[in-house]
Amino acid sequence: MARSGTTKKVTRIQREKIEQILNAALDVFSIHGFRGATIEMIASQAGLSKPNILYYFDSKEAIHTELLENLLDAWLDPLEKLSPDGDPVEEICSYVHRKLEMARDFPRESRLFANEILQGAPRILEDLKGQLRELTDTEAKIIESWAKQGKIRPVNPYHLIFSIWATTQHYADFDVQVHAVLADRADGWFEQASQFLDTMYRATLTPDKG
Amino acid sequence: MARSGTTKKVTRIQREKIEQILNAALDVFSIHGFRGATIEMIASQAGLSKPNILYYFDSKEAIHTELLENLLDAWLDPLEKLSPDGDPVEEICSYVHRKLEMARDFPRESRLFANEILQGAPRILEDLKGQLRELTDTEAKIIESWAKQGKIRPVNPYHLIFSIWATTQHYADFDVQVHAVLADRADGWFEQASQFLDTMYRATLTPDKG
DNA sequence: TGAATTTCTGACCAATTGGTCAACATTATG
DNA sequence: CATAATGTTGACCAATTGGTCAGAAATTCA
Repeated sequence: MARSGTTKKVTRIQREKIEQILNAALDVFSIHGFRGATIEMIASQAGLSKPNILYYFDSKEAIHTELLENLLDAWLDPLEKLSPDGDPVEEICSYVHRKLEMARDFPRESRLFANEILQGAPRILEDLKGQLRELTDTEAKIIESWAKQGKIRPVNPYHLIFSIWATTQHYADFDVQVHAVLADRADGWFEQASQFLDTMYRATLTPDKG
Repeated sequence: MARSGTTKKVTRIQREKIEQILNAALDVFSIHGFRGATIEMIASQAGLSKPNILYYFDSKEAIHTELLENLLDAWLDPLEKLSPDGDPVEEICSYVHRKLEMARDFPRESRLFANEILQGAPRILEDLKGQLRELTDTEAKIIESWAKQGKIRPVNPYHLIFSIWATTQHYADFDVQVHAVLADRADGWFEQASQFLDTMYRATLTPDKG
């Protein structure tokens, strides 16, 4: 059959196998990147044969594309939830918390994204310059307005957002390093990180008295 | 000849070509990762033929190894310069600044490192668990002692360090994303980031009054 | 200058890899 | 239960890739 665009009945087997393949592909692509991954790796991870993979997807690229498309929406979702009406410091801290949870619960997705960006984002640069840029502009304006009202310390909103992305995704993308450094302390990393980031962003955002 | 360990006279041509090759290899590996890079890419980037590359290095792996070995020392250097006797907040802020300069001046090295970690650090895990872990422990103790003396706000020193690595390296590793989001504002990114991070870490570290 | 040494390359090899296909196996369905 | 539709695979192909090698070209040095 080969997964092309046309609307066709999707059988139970198709649903299951496609799910299996995407899951295995996420494992493989998130570690090895696009060029470093092979269809054979994905097949073996999924417990299927190589031709069987290519029965469900037209090509290696098609699998990768599918994963990236699913990814971007989920990835941007937490940012959209910044509410202009809430308490600014709480809004931002809970955004940090949501992002940290994502690093914990979806590390493969984080690494897939990191791999793509590291390679110059060849397949999603347009989305970054479109969707992501617009969304970030919107949220930056909210943050800026909070600053103007004196509700938070005046900081560059874009770099505040970058720092949140960086500090939270770090726990997924650099997981190996975090564990190597923390060694036996690594068990509680999530709570420690959560607490530290909370402290840091509260201190950063709470305006000086006077 | 083939670069093996034995001590041998190094000619002018050898010095130059090896330099050329490593430089080209840094370009290629930092973007495509180890498996994604090919000797042909490196050769073409260096303006040499493929067999010529293999005349100077035993294998693709040998080039990669050489780069990683050179990298780790340079990478850890700024951390070693935290002086227990200086003013704590200034010491940490100037560490942040040095790391941000490295992200600006050596983005390829940052990406090479990021690629390696993302892939599970197969070639440097031992160094991370040894050198890096020890060094981090040492610096963490210094930071902890500052906190105990009330010179900085008490925060988890490891996660403070992680946050510094994350926020600074982000500008090298996620460069494409930063530029996509900042668009025409991207020109001044270094000064903006420097200022933001300075504000953030001063706010985080300066102890509360009372 | 000319022999010794170093540098360089075209041609080649074997392994890997993305992808195809004919035929076989299984599952759905009239 | 027979037949059509769907699912699966071994065998295969062409392109890519890491690496070799004999010998040609350039460089060094006595």
